[in-house]
Amino acid sequence: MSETTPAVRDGSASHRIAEAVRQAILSGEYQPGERIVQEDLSERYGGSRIPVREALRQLESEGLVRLVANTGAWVQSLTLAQCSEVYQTRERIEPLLLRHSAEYFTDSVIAQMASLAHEMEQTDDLEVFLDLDRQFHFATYRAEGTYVLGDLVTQLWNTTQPYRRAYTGSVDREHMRLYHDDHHMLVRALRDGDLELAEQVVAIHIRRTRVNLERHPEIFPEPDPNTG
Amino acid sequence: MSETTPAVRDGSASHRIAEAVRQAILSGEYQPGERIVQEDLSERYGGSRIPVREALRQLESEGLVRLVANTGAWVQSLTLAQCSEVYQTRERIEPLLLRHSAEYFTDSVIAQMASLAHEMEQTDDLEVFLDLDRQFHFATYRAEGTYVLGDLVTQLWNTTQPYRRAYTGSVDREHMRLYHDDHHMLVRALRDGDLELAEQVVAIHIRRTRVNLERHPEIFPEPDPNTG
DNA sequence: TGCCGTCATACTGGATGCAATCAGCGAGAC
DNA sequence: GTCTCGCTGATTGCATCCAGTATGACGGCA
Repeated sequence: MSETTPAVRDGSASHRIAEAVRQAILSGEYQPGERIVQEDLSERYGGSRIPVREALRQLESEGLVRLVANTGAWVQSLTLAQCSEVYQTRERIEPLLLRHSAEYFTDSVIAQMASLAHEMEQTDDLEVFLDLDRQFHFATYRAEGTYVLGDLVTQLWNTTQPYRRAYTGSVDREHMRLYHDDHHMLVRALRDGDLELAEQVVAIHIRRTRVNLERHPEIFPEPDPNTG
Repeated sequence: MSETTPAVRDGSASHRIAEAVRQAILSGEYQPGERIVQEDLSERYGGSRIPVREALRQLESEGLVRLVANTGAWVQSLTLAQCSEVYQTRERIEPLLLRHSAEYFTDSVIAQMASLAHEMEQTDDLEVFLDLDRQFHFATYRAEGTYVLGDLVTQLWNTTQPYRRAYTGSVDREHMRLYHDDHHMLVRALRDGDLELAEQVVAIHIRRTRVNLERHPEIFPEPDPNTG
């Protein structure tokens, strides 16, 4: 193959494009509601429109993109109600994933969690915070060891990422204190081997965030019934 | 292309093909582990291989099909552990979906549930039983009214459908009695407006089925670590 | 006889080109 | 002045064709 074009047959151009667009959405480069044109993507990431279309279908199934037949694709945007539903789902699912990760909690893994929890207390950078927060929580999950739970939780995190970004910027100090305390309490519970408590902490943590999120309806677009 | 079918551009051949293959898998026409060749599907359902490929990607994301790059597609087959994980996930999710469906439980809807619960007690036909069982449970869910929960629960049901079929055939009378009793208890709880109890009944119902399922490892293939 | 390298075949992945469809805009009628 | 209808450009959906890869069979060699 050509060495200039990075379109090397690595087995799947559509996977590569899907990953690139996914990251672009998660990083905030593509905003919710933004139109996505197939040809733009094929130019930008190389390849024809065929792998682009397959990538878009993949992202649609992950809830990151909205496809309308014969019309186009948009970055998925959520209403407050939809975002709240995702958080309620997380509240039920993530404790289960945590439980499934039990045998994975070695001392070194727990030390790493503690380190991340501490590190994210120090930063003032929003993007760094979001990244560390995600790292922390997924450090408490052994997503690879599961069949559906890992991917499911990842998807639920991904679809709500833009709103987490918008919301985290306007969190007051008091609630941020509670947020960090939850993390420390979770680490301690895992260190003590108290899975029951750990599950509860995760659930409460997610619920707390949801309730606070619901106090910020201004970051969500008007609830357009067509944009389901 | 076929000349009899005018290949009506209904907006999406891939959707049509995906739906057809999905039903073929759910009905048991395609068995878990069975190879799927793209050209066969394009011949069978009309159209070229492009929409077939998009349909397969769709089904892969739904967990019904397993794709391997440059190699092919297979009907997804689960190990006992994976199937059990799906049931554990359902156990946490479906009570939530039930709760979200609360305002939908009118008298007529509940009467319909009761009718289905009664009807499925009468049949001896496996396929009819499976169909009624699904109808009953989804009658207790207002899946369309949700953003993720409805699709998620549908997917979890779909991926485990072949094993539900294989397992239900070998259920003893005593357990079947408990299974029906769960249904009636659920209807009663909903009629009484006792959502708390209804959630518990659903969770116990799913757990009971999972535990019984785990007593039938013979319906699952050998746990091949490659077939993740 | 058993194992390894080579080759043929079948299938998947991707590129290009064309037809169908939708959104936007302007002209005409009321 | 406003609403409706038809047209045009832009974009998607699909079919055909080509390149690349995995699988299985065959033959040579230890």
